[in-house]
Amino acid sequence: MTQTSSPASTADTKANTDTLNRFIGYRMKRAYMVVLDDLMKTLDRMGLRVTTFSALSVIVENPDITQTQLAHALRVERSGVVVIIDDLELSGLVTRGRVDGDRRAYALRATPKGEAKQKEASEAVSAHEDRVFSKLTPQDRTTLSTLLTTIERTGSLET
Amino acid sequence: MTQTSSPASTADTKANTDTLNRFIGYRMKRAYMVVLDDLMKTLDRMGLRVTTFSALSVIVENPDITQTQLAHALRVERSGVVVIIDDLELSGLVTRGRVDGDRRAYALRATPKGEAKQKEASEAVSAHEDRVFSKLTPQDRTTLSTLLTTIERTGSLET
DNA sequence: TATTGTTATACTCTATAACTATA
DNA sequence: TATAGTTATAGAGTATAACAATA
Repeated sequence: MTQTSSPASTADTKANTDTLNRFIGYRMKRAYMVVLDDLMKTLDRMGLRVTTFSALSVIVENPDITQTQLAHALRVERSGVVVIIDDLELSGLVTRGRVDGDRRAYALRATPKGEAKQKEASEAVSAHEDRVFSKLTPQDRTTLSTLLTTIERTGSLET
Repeated sequence: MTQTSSPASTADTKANTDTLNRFIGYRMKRAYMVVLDDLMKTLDRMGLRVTTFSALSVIVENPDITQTQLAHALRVERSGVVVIIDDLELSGLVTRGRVDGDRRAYALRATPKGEAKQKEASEAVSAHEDRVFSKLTPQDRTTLSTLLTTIERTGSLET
């Protein structure tokens, strides 16, 4: 018996996604994708990507951090950091300085231009968050932050 | 003047990420990654990936849905659906049936094996969510769901 | 002409492993 | 021996564009 069907069952109707929507993880993905999409557009306007903005921010906050330390902070492999710093260095936003007493490592530091760019980008990202979270009250945002932190911490407890 | 530095400033200390942590989007990513990591492990045990599980679930819920409709529901391109359905069809979980009156389209349907697999996987995913959200009360989960839905809807209002 | 599914292609992100130079 | 950074490579995941069959 060959499977055939009337297209009427789904052709003019939107598909149900109730099953998936019951999963909080699915809701997290959908919401995160909306935020990420707008964030990428925001950063693209200033010549940054999510990874370079994140790295630049951590470097500004932690002058002379090494690439390995940065890899830990960003939770990526060291090899991934190389590409990110290559980008930031080429853009003149970050320098690879030498570390006293260890010629293997680099001391990453933001240039004045890098600090200015980070500040500017940070303000743009704040504006972006005001946009995408505009329907959330300050109370809502605090609640959301707390819940997300709890989830992240639960994950780090795994065996 | 050559840049040098004492490694003492960061060598034995964990990097500060306060700047990034102030952004809710960053918290969303971190929490989502924790959830996604456990979800992928969970689905891998039953031979599924996130995309195939999602597609299978939508097909079970919407018998005879076409690939284009599925692409809309999953928010991916049609070309991406081809690969997903190839996988599910090869695994004997989904069939590409013919549509009456339109020989271009396929009517996707889960096989009995596919329905069983979806049910089994769905239970595994529920167990996974009970794990990763174990520190959240039922009230917390409802709150989180509502906030995430609000964010997603805000995104769809963009011009 | 428009649409469905398909293919080829490319791009991003990230991980793994092997290498070098230092420690 | 171990570590910091590097390189090459590969694997997901996804998007774009062009195509054949059909509408």
